Amino acid sequence: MSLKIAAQRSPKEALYQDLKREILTLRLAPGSDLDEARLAERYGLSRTPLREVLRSMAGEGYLELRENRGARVSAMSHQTLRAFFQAAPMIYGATSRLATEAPDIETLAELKHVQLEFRSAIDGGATEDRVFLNNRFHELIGELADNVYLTPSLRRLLIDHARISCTFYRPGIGESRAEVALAADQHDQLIAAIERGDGDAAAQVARDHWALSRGMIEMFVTPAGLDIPLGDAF
Amino acid sequence: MSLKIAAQRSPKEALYQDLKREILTLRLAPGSDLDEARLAERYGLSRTPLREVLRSMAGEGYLELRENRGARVSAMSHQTLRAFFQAAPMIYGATSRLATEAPDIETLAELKHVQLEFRSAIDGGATEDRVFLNNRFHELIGELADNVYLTPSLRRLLIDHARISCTFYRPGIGESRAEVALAADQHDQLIAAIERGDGDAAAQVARDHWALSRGMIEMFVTPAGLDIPLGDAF
DNA sequence: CAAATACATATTGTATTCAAGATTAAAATT
DNA sequence: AATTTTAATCTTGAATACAATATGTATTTG
Repeated sequence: MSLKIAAQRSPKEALYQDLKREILTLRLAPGSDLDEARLAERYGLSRTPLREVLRSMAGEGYLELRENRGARVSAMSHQTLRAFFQAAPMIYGATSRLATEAPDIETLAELKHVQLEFRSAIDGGATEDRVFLNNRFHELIGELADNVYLTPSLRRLLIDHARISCTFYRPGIGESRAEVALAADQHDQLIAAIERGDGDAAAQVARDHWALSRGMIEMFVTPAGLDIPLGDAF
Repeated sequence: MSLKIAAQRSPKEALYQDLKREILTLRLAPGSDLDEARLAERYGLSRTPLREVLRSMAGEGYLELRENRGARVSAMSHQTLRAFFQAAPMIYGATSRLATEAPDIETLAELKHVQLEFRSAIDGGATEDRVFLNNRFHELIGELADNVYLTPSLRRLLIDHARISCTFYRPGIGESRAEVALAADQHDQLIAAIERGDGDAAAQVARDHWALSRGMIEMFVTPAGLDIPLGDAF
């Protein structure tokens, strides 16, 4: 049973989905330029509708538009990272709590489905899929919260959270299976809290979930010093 | 000395500014339709760039775009009002606090300037100007907060806050001069808190400011019952 | 040789034109 | 008479063509 009708997506939809995925997974690097003509040809549509998609995505925070100088993927800096750390716990906590109030049944079903896919991506799947499914999971929490004033901020946070994750979820760099497994458990706890309408529990899980993620980010940003004595230059 | 160079704004800028103002002041009613052809002619530009402006404004929350059915002004319902009451105190508090951290000098100067204009609009000016300047004041607080993850939500809140205000700031319906004067004082307190980098004070003023605004909204939504005895039908 | 300017090229912004979808009104059938 | 169907009109969506702006290169000048 498929939860989503596989409607043959329009060229515009395809472009949007592809760009979104490539940005979230860092295949398109922050700050990199986009060529309208090239993209238009690649997706078989003219520049007019293409530019409309770019404008939409700029509004959502994926892209930045500069007058007479084309679109580029939203940049990330130490400045934005600081802002990210300030805003994330608040927005994540608030939306998680709100998601418990009167969750839409269908969205909740999709949330569970995505969580299943996420679990199967943990063992076996590619890093990109993991990050993307995790992103989708939290987007759905935002949909459940159903608050037009908070979702725009949540979506922006999720964009950069995915991109930050991609930098340290790379195989090799302290993959930390235990932590990923814990994150998946927290997803289940969140689903459970939503199902029994327990706002406090949802907020608590959100806090824990953030603490875990924050810890992983900090570990990557400020890794433990190497305990190796200096050798000669050559 | 003018704080802003009066650059002859492009047709697109003019369209954006005008639409924004008309939406915020309810001259364009929530839910009303926009005719591309009419607007294009009115602002002397073709439908292509016009549609790009509409897409941008949709991304910011001013408009809603429906496939094959044009743009309409964002609707407001009891649903959105509830969400508004949930999100506003949090976002206002957070952005006010952040605004004290490292405020940009020029933006702060503009904030003061807008506050002066706001005060002069209180006595004398039209209701629309008051609402619009108040909106601008809080947009600038958002700029001072300088947090890309919170501003999108703040902007969305401010859109509907302006529109809600317009419904009860109407002359006649309990204008409440005392409350407007208090609001202006709170603006000054907020500026003072920002200037001395007092985050706690800023957050406190934001809370008070919200409580005042909330009170006015509630008074309008649930007015005091009329204390008049029933008479005959005719 | 360095810097600046002018020119050529490439890319973005806008207008016009054409196509597709939606809405309304009229006509026909039950 | 009411409802459904069909056609005509209007509105939106997309493509092409054209204009304007920016970028890179080469040439000229100090």
